[in-house]
This record gives sequence, structure tokens and C-alpha cells, in this order.
Amino acid sequence: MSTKLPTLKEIAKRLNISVSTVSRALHNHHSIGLRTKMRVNQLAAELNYEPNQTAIFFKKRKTFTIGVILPHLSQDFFAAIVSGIEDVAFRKNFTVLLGQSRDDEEREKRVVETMKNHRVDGMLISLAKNTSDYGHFELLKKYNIPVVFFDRIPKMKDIHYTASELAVGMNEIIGFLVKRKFRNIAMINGPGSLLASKERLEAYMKSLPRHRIKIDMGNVVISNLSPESTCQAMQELLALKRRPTAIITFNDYVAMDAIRYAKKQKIRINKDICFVSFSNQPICNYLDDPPLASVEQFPYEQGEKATEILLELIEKNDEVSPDTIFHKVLLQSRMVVHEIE
Amino acid sequence: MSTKLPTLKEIAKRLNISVSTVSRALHNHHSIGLRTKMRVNQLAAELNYEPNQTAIFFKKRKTFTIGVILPHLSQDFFAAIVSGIEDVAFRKNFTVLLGQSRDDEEREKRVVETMKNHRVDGMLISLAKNTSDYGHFELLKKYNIPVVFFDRIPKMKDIHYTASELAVGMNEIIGFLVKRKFRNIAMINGPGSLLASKERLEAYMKSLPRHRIKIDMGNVVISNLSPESTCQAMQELLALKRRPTAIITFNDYVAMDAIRYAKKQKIRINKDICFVSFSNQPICNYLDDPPLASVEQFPYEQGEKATEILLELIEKNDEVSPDTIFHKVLLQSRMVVHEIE
DNA sequence: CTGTTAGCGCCTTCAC
DNA sequence: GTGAAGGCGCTAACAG
Repeated sequence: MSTKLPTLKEIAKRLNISVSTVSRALHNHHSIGLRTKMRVNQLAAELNYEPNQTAIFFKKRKTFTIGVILPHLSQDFFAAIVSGIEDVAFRKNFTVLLGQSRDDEEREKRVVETMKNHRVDGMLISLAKNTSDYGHFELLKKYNIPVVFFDRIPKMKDIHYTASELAVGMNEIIGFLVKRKFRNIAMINGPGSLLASKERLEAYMKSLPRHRIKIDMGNVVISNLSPESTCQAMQELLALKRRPTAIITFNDYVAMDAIRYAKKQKIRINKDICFVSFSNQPICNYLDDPPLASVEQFPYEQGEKATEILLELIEKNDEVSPDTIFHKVLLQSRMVVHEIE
Repeated sequence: MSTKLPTLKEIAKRLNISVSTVSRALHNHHSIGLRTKMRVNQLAAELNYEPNQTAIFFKKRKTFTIGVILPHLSQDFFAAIVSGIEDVAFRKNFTVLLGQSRDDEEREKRVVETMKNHRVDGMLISLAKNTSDYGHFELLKKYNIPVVFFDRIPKMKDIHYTASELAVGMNEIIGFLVKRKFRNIAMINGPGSLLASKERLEAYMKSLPRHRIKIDMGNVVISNLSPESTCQAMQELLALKRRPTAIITFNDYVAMDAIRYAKKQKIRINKDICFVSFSNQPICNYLDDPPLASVEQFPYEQGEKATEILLELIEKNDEVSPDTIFHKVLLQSRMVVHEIE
């Protein structure tokens, strides 16, 4: 039933020539006579010959597969990154092995392990939100598997990564708020384990003084990004003696949770308190009271860029090279103001 | 630099035994002496020996990889399915190759081709919305690669699939509406190329008469699921002489587009017109005016089930079997009423 | 209990 | 121009 797949040997036998000739003919090797080339190619086509990739992978010690590990697909942000990754990979004939860490460090470790065993040629990784031990990444280095991190970057040096340039975005939204006379500006930041949280905080602290606004650390609260934690954070902010009039949230998902919570407390969104945010999710277009503005982080492009770097590293890896240049690419971000009717 | 990875041969040499002994020892073969087993295992551990999967794939003619093709990840519905797939696959030591068709038939074909060449052991597929030619699926059958379709099923026979049982859900929501005195119930259905559209329509046409409601085909319009097309569909419905008071939408995404459009027309949602829908997306919890109810389709479970079936088929494929039983699994659906404050 | 051998499909020197 | 031969790492049938 399962018609056995044709092999080089099969073709060789039928044509009464050697396997190597067939191989060369199919690769259009110059030293093969035009006539034989044609005969080989024709028969190959007839038989629907497809080289056995597993044999090639084995032989070449390369799988043309890259592993992608990210927290979860359920956010459009990551889904868009995956699309960017996929498109570049596809173009270069690589396939994509996918693994979600579900924001769980253990799971992340296991997925790394599986992918290593599957001999992926390289990996793209965005950290689980509380990954603190980097042993599994060090391991990859030892195995000489190149890794490019994206969006959620570990606090290691000598790594490749792509991420959004957040300082600019933060400046823009704070400028935007100040221009609209907001001066009591709070922030719901992400967990300290994320570099992105640190960067947001730094940018926040640098930007406010430029507008002669004093920093009040009571105005900065933290959410671990879960809805519950965000509500908790909101509660803290609303309990402040001097209640903030504007809140910057870590991203739009946090903003959505925060806004929903605020509404329950009868707070009029974008009247009593207004929100600005990061990541500019399309879903916000469906909200009645979206954040006034959000910083577009170009996830698709980030995925593309990360993949380009990775594929380049993989290629370089083929030649032996004392590669010591680390790619650290920050993608431009840009504030987008939402039209509110 | 790149410390070459240890092989069976390496271990054998160091221990002065044969490769096969090492292989068997590592596989805990009964015929190997306890002493040698221990020595082998210890050295293997010391050297950090990891079997070369590419060699095993090659040898066994199996990659322990399944390919997943779906329209796009950006909808939570599919993302949830992927999670279900991933979890089952992971448990059984399979990895997941991912490909988005972007609802494009050509792209779908190309992805099928790549995955076939990568020798995936089986595939899980959800159709691009206007795939009409099934040649690429027939091909897989010829190559003896098992396929289980999910959610978006081709109109072929002799296929395996999982999908939601929609009739029950449709009955429930129509019952729900009738109970609330709605009798002029329209529907924005999906494109005719999808089996799921056909099923919704049939269920709709069967269910209405049970409540002594006459069917008016003018009340049934079609969206190709794009926001524009949904607006177009809404426009048609709003232009009806006898404007509907309730609208059933193909899924929550369509509902969201429809609701947004209606709002722009100053229609009061769930007052002038109310909406009910399918797929019960969590995102609706953030809307001020969500559909009154939505049919939960249990995507995660659908992914799980499809994968279980596929893995079973893959196993059976190993033995030679005249397998002719086709799995057609309909997963129960259930209407969920949204709390509206 | 353990070793020998052959071979999976392909690529790549080396020889003619 | 073409062929022969070896080997990638692992498994498994066959011999002891």
C-alpha cells in the first residue's frame, strides 16, 4: 500500500548508473553530462522523487529547523511575533518548532531540553515571566546552539536579542499626558524579573523630572500581569491620598484589566482617570473606553528581525568563526493615539 | 570549541565494549549484565551523552513530530487549540511544527508540502477559509501521512476530524432568545466554503420552526469573516424592512465587528438589537456591550482530542493495518450567558 | 550475556 | 564525465 518512497539508489538502478551520478545530476553538478542530467531529472520527476530530509539532516548535522519558545500565544502580541518569525523562516526554508512556556520556568526548561534533543539549528526565546535561573540557556551556549532572545530578555550579558526601545515611547506618552495638563501620573509596572519593567521604570523616572514633575514612588505599583494582581495594583493606586489622574500601564492587557476594575469602582475612564499604555493591541479598538494612547511595539517586525539575526548566526556557525559580536537590536517604538468618539 | 558530542561509538571505545552493547545498555535491554549497564550509564552521564535524534529519526523513519496548520494564531480560539495540541503532544514526546495558512489556500498548500518534506509523522489541519481544492490533502493520503482535521473541516469523506457539535448550541441560543420574546432573529453566517457555516444554517433552519417562527431567508446574511464584510452584512440586515431584533453571529469576532458597526449607527446594543454568538472568547469579558450569550466550543479540548486521535493513528500506522475506521468526533458545545451589569 | 555485521539515504572525497 | 567506497550515529538481526 504505502508505495515506498523512491531513493537515489532506485533511480540509479533504473538508469543503470551510479548513485553518486544521480545525486550530482539532481544537484546540477557541472561535471555531469547534459544528457544524463536530463534523464535523471525526468525519471526523478516521474517517480515523484523527494530527497529524504531526515537523511539529509542526519548527514549534514543540520535540521533547518528553529525552535521558538514564548510565554503564550493567547496574546496577539506574541502571535504577531510568531508570524514575523514564520515568514522569515519560511522564506529561507526553515521550519518552526513551537513551544509555549505558559510563563512557567520549569516548563520552559523542559521545552528547551526537547528542542535541543531535536537538534534545532537555533532558538528564539522570550522568557517566562519569572524565570530567574539561566542554566538552561547557558547549556545551549555549551552545545553551540545559537539563541536570539526577543521581547523578554534575560539579564545576562553576551547574548543576542531584539526588543522594543521603550524609553522613547515612555517619553512620548508622558509628554502627551503633560501636554494635556496631567501631572499626577502613576504607573502599573510589570514584575521586577523582566528587564522591560526595569526599563519602563527608568524611563519613567527620567522623563518626569524633565517636565518638572517630582517623582513619588508611591505612584509606582507592580502587577505580575495577572488580572488579579492588576486589580490589586489598581486598588493600591485608588487608595492613595492624592489619587492619580493618569495611569501608565505595562501593556494593553494590564490596561484592560485596570480599566475594567476602575469601572466597577464607578470611576469614569478618561474623565476621572485616564490611561495610557504599551503594545497597542488591535483589540483595544473594540473597547468603549480604551487607553487614550498606546505605544506600538511592532511585534511582527521584532519577530522578523530576531529571525534574521538567528539565521545569520546559524549560517556563520557553519563556517568556524570566532564570533564575538553580540547583536542587540532595539526596535523603534511609537506612540499611537486612539480616536475616541 | 564546539566540543563534539559524544556518540555510542565513543562510549564503546572508552569502555572497550561494542557499540551494540552500549546501545542496549542504555535502552535497559534485559540481556545486558547489570555491571556493564551501570558502567555504561555512568560514563554516558559523565559525558552528557544524548542520543542523536536526527540519526534515530533517520533510522526509524519517524520524526516524532506532528505538523499543525491553521489559519492564524491571532484568534484566541486557535491559540487555545494549539495549547491543547501541544500539551498532548508533549506528554507523548512529540514536538509540534507550526504553520499558519493566513487563510490563504496557496500558502496552505506550500506549508503542507514543507511539512511533508520534513517527514512529519502526521498532521493536524484547520482549513483556510476559502480552500476549495483538496489535492494537497489527497497527496498526504498517498504518502500515508495521517491527518486529523479540526474545526474547519473539508467536505471530503473518509477523513478524520474533530469539531464542535453546533446544532445543540444553536438550539440553546435560539431557545434563549425565544424565551426572552425575540422572534425576529437574523443570522450573520460564515462563508459557504466552511462546513461550519452549513451546519449553523441547517441548525438555524431546523430550530426556528420548532418555536413556530417562520424562516425568512432575507434574515440570513453572510460575512467572509473580515471586519469589512461583517459591516457589509450588518448594513444589509439594518436595511431590512422588518429590522431584526436579535442577531446570531458566526463567532465572537464577527459579533464584535457587528456590534461596533451597530454602535456607530447609534443602535443601542442589547436594547434595540441584541446579539448572541459562538466561540465564547474571553476577550468579550472586557466589552461594555458583549453578546448576551455565546456558545462555548471548548477549543482546548478539541485540540487535545484531535491530537489523541492523530497519535493513535500514527501508532497504528507502525503496525501494518487495513485501517478503515474514520474518527469523526463532535465535541459538545454549551451556551454561556454573559453577565451584564 | 555480548560482539559482528549490515544498512537506513545521502553526500563527498578519491580514483579512473 | 562517471563510479566506487566510506561514513554520518544508531538499531537490530544474527552469531556466538
